[in-house]
Amino acid sequence: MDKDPMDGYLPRAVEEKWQRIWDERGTNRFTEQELRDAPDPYYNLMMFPYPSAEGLHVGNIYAFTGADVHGRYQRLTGKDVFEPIGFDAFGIHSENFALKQGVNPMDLTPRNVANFTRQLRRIGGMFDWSHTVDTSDPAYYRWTQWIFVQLLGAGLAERKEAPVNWCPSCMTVLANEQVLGGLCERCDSPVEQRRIAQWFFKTTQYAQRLLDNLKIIDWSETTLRAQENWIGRSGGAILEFPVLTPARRGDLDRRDSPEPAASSDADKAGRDAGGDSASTDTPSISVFTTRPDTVFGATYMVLAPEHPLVPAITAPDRRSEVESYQAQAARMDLVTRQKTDKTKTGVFTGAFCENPATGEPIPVWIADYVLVEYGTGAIMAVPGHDQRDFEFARAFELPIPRVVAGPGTDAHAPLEEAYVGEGVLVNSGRFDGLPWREGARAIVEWLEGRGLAEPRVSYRLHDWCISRQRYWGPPIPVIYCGACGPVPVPEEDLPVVLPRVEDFKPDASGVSPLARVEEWYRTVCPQCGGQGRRETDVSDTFLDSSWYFLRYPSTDRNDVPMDPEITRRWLPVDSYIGGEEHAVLHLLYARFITMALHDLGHLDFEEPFSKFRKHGLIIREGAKMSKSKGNVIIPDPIIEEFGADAFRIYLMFLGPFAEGGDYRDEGIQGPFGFLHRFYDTVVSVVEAEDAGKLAASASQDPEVERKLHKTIRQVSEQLPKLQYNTAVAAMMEYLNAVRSGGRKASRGEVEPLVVLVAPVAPHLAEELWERLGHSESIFQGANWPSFDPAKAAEDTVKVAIQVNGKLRGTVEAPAGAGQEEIEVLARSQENVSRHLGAATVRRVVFVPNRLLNFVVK
RNA sequence: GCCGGGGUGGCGAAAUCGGUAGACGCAGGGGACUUAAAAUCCCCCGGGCUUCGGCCCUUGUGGGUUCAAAUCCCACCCCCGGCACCA
Repeated sequence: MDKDPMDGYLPRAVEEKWQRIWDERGTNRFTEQELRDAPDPYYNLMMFPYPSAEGLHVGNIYAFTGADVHGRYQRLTGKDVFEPIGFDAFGIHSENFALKQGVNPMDLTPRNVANFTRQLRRIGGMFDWSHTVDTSDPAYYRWTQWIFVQLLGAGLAERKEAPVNWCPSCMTVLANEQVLGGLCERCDSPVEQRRIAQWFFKTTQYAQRLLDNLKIIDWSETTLRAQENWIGRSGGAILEFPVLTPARRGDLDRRDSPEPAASSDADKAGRDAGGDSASTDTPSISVFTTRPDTVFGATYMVLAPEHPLVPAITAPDRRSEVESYQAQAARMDLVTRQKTDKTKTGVFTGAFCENPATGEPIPVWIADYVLVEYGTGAIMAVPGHDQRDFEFARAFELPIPRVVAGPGTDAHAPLEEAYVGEGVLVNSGRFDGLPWREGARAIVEWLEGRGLAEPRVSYRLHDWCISRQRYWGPPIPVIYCGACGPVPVPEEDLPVVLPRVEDFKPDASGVSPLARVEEWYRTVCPQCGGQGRRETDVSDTFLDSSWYFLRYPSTDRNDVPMDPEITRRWLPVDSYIGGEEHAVLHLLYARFITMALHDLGHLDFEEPFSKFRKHGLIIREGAKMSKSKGNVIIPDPIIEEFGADAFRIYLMFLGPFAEGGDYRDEGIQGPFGFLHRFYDTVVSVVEAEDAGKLAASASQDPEVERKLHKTIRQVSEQLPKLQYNTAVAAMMEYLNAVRSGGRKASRGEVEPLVVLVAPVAPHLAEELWERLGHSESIFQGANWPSFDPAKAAEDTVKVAIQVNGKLRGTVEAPAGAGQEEIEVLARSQENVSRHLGAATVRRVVFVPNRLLNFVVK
């Protein structure tokens, strides 16, 4: 330590200094009044982290840095940038970790939040620490519960018994979005189906709007596609197939009896069928199909094993077989059930339906390849034109007629596999000869006239199951009363505070740990004052995060969830940057909640994020970072050694931000060296000025000046498009030009670069800005430099000379030189004239300022 | 199977309104400065051939269009992401 510390760039000292100054001056803070008055608001949002015990990982830092660079750039152009951060602290993740460590999450969470806060400050994010949220704070989840109450009041929340996804390891139900390929998205256990009464939000009511609005929001294309796939709209029709077998009257009667479990089944079947067919005297089976044109080819029907009509229509001699098949299906976990390559299984129920088109009786089967939760849970099987039905028909020797003939085939062409292509209808009575699409329309119209069909759009989107049989979440604010039923907790009684419970371990019973805390759940009915019992399930973590961005600007208000005036000024969010892994989870739920709150009059916009950009994934050694692979990067030692600024630049430089990139430990040397050289360059400018060696206007260098203007242009274009890697490259290139051959830089050459670098290396930029004599923060004004297109323009250009498309030389010429001039210069080059030789030039292609191509012989 | 995105030096990547492929950086090699190291600076760095002037090959594979293709078209292979017995 015999060196003068001011001799060189010491990232740690610089960074600590500026983080302290930002804090003291409140550089990144808004007061409530400033939020109300900001003239040019820009809401820069990033996905808030869940505060794990391991601390911030590189993926978080990558995402936050990319978003922060964007925010800082916007700020340097003069916008009032609000950049909040918070903690998604509730949820099974934290709870599981707490269980493993034998710590109460109420103790663990504050520790993790404190550690995250320290790390987030250290990476130099422009966060407004006076507007954070913590979803596990009663002051926050009071309003999460308020949202539930609003939705319940609006009929958008309902409690129903339905087949739900049960994770046997997490011991809770999961939303559909949390099941990936039949596995729990959190722990990878195979998910089972259970029937439990749960609270649902009616996302399906918004399916079409959620889909339509995708056209008007500026989001990453891949994210839009993911949502579109997830909503999964398909157009078709509901067709009715009357049941022929005078099936057991007794069974039908039993179905009609008011047994609560069964009534919710009938409810679903009735709703999906568009009529209450299950309880009429002549029941019919409703099916959804996207191919009503093939109805003449429907030779059998299949119900899902769980379909509510199964017991009613099953013939007595088939009952034991049917029931054992149902039991077998019920036992199967989702992974096994969803395998598509296994051979088709199923059993005949003994019942028959009438094909409404042909009038023929067709058998009714049950099979697990039909899913209860989609469409009506029943299908008409058209083996000739659906591959699954074809396989099933082959396995059980059912007839496979052709009803669509493609080009080059006719009505009698045998089918070796299902024909799913286009064609004209055949073997379809009076519809023969119609092209399939017209046929579909005509057939639906015809059946509709007889009350047997109805056009219908179906979505694969489900209602959102928000109940969780766990501890670490906001209690669902409902009280059950023997007399009044489920009653929402009155708004003035919110929050329903989660009690501290030492034994918070979940169990397989399907009820929450809170159900063991009698003194907590025993209460009085807010309506009649009688005895009541609290709902003991908590809500899904994704509900916490579905509205946090609405809360940030209003955290100064504890009497309302959102201050209307502030919300109007700041929302919708101007820029949201986050990971693709939330494309259909968080982002869909946030859209739904925003839309619902809009409809209830709480918001005047219905899409929360005007612009969303996904960022890529950081990989290392060709693989996703994970503890099991042992290739995770611990950020703290890197920041220790190289500084946050170098780390930030490196992360932004290693690949296109939207795509991610491969992290290499040595890679940071490049940006680190760049910052060192930049620091030295600026410091020596200041020293030279102080020593009076350099006049203010010294070292006019047209080459460097041109490069400067080109660099400003490029960086200004690329930063807003998140093309950080190439913007950083341009800055490096410019610094190389400034320093090339050991030349001395001048203030005018480096001062603009200090601003260009500021979004990626904010601490160093502040330091250099101060050394250049500025007393205010560089982020305090619209300091972004402008460029002069005239000064950025080259006055000489290199023109490529080709002969027959092959490069044979280059010539240097004034910009805009004409073809003749270039041609003369080109011919004078030995290598060019040699290749031209004696051949006749048949054509000359000239692209001004770029290329001249002689086409010979 | 359907819908997206991608495949370029030893490595991360640039360049896609068709116009000098490989900017910028890492790693590597050589040199300057230094007692030494670090930092800094200069040079080389896709492959092959070379008479040192250059020449040939090269953007997953095979065709095509064009004066000219990483870029456009057709066919195929591989990788990543989304959806998927969704009727």
